[in-house]
Amino acid sequence: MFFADVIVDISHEKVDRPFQYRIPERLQDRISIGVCVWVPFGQGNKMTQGYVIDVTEECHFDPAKMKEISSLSKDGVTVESRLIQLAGWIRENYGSTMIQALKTVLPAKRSVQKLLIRKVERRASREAVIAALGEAGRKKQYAKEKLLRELLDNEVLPYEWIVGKLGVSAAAVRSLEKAEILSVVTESGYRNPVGERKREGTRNRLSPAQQHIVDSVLEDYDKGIRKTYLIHGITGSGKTEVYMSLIEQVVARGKQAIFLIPEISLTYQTLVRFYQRFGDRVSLINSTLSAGEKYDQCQRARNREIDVIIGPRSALFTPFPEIGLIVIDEEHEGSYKSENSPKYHARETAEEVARLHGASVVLGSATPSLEAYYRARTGKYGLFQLNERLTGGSLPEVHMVDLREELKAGNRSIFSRRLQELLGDRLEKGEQSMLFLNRRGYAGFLSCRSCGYVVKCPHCDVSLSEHGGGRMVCHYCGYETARVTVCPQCGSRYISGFRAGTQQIEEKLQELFPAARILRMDADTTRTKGSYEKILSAFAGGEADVLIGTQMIVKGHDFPRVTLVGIIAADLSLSVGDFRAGERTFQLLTQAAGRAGRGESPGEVVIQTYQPEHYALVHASHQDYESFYQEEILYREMLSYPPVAHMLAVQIFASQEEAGLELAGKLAEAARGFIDERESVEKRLLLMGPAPASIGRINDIFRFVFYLKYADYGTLLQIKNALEKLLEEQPLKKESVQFDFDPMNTM
DNA sequence: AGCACGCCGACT
DNA sequence: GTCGGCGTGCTC
Repeated sequence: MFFADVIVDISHEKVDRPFQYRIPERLQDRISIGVCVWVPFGQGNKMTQGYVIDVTEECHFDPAKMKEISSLSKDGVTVESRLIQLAGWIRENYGSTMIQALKTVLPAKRSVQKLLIRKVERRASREAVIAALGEAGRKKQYAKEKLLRELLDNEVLPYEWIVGKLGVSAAAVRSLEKAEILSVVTESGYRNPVGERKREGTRNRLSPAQQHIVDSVLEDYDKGIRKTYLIHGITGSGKTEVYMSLIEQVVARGKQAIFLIPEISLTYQTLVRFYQRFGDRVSLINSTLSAGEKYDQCQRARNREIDVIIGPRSALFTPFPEIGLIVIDEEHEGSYKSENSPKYHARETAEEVARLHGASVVLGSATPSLEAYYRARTGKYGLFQLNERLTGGSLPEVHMVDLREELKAGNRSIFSRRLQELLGDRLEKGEQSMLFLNRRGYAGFLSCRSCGYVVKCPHCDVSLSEHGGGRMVCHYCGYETARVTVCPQCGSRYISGFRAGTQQIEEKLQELFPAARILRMDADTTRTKGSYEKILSAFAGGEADVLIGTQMIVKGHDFPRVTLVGIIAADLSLSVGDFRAGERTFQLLTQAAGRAGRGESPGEVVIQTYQPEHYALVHASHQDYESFYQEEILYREMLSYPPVAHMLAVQIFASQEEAGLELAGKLAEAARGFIDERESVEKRLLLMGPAPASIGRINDIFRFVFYLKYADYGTLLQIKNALEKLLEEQPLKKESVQFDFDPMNTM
């Protein structure tokens, strides 16, 4: 016997939850997630349309009272059913509840009431109302009396006001409507927040390399081939023009397109180009839009009033009827992975959306993620290279500075002699500099100032993190050892954590160059709204000589007057206890280096580090992605890290430390049971942990984590499902569990 | 949302 | 007693 969870298609909060129905024998093989059905609903068993959101074998409602699905709706596959199917896929692949998955996928319904304005209009004459008022008074029908009195003065009243402030129930309104004294009318009308835009015929001529990409993808498309393509193109090679041509062609074939961008990184120029090309057929979704405006966008997409949507990862869920193309720009960006459950990745989810609609996917990046490049290299994705810079301009000159040598020479300051010298030179010439502190997450690793040795986990080959009580811990497997006080490699006492903040850099720099005008950009100085743009435009306008900042200063902004970029300590992102540390450092340094010398004069870059021989730094300094990839993928292969294998993080949250530890232990043990079953077949299914998370406690909630590594994703899914089932059997009290596939950050 | 149930005052 | 208004609660 099978049961279906159905959400009834009534837009009201009170019934916006699943109801369980029996699936009759004759429909058994035709009912699946997303299917639209007719069900008897309510006391009158009124036939109502609904969507199947889940199919199970267990009933969680009194079977005696349960009704049966009566038939399939002939509406077939609607926009909603595709989105519900997608939610089902997300639930299965990333591990969350169906409700959570639906909430992230389905457009917000709440704003329906706001946009559908209901009004009550007087239909009868004034005299008839007075007569009815007298009658209601005699019959002591106070509710009617109140409403009729209001209707005397106002011919139209808002429905919400009557039911709310006036305190007259819907039943009273309905009875007056039946008596033909008033009528309830619903007005719908949404505005267009984008405003009218004119389309301009301007079109840049494509270079042969760009044209080749467009032609190849379209040729596949017209042959009915649907796949994912990766465009590896250096900054300034004209990827956006390729995206726009492809989108235009797919739209010309009657389909819609989604253009994904990382959070807060859409440059104004790009937006203008899209408006010029697509006029009011393009729309933008971002976090500053109100719920009502977001709902508007969804309606316009559904009604084919727009063809193109630009937005962050959530724009994937735009309810377009027929998607033809999904473009993901800056594909390697971390913001494409959702931070909260379900922790879906936009790249993989885009591929599923594309599968459901029969669309193609185009990824683009100057520094592709290992995942995407690996798939391109193994033939799963189509790969295109764009190596010429259309705008001209030469690559900057990169100086690698060995901080161990600085110490030997007696320089204990944050700035190497080379950096000091170049900063002074720029100040003298009146050119601008940027100092970049690539601090990310919660470093806390230990390194030797004399020889550059970094203390690593013997099992996971990631850096150990310094903890209280004189311990060092691995955040993957939980390996723990006493904190070293003397460098195990060279015996130096200068082994310690690396702690330098942007504020400290600012102070030291001011000491060094009292006349320099310095701007600082970090979490502290950008707390107030709009300060982010303010600082950037002040710097672009030449109001300062030096800009000091973290990650946020290297993304998407063009400063033509900057001719020097200094990376204070490349080790900060290189040695965090995370297998993606090398990849992230390569990406950040390549981006940061790209900031120097955008204008006429060539730029210089100084990379300060204790490990100048590290491959990520060496290849970043030559802007050589291919060589970096070759070494990085070798490391991933050796230690079975993604993308070669898959990794499942099981995260446990608990208010009591012991309870959390116990639960983590229990789940890990259950997972180990699975491994033992399979061990004879394949020895590479590995369990790491459990260990305290890298931030062991947030808001008094203790966090634990363990990891599973295996080549086959399906097996990890099975283990996840088994753990979910285990949790269902023994419901948790105060603890909670989340799953994260191929995690982006150590938690 | 929309329907039944049940309480409460009014009327034969 | 019975009838109708109208607030309340439930819908697999």
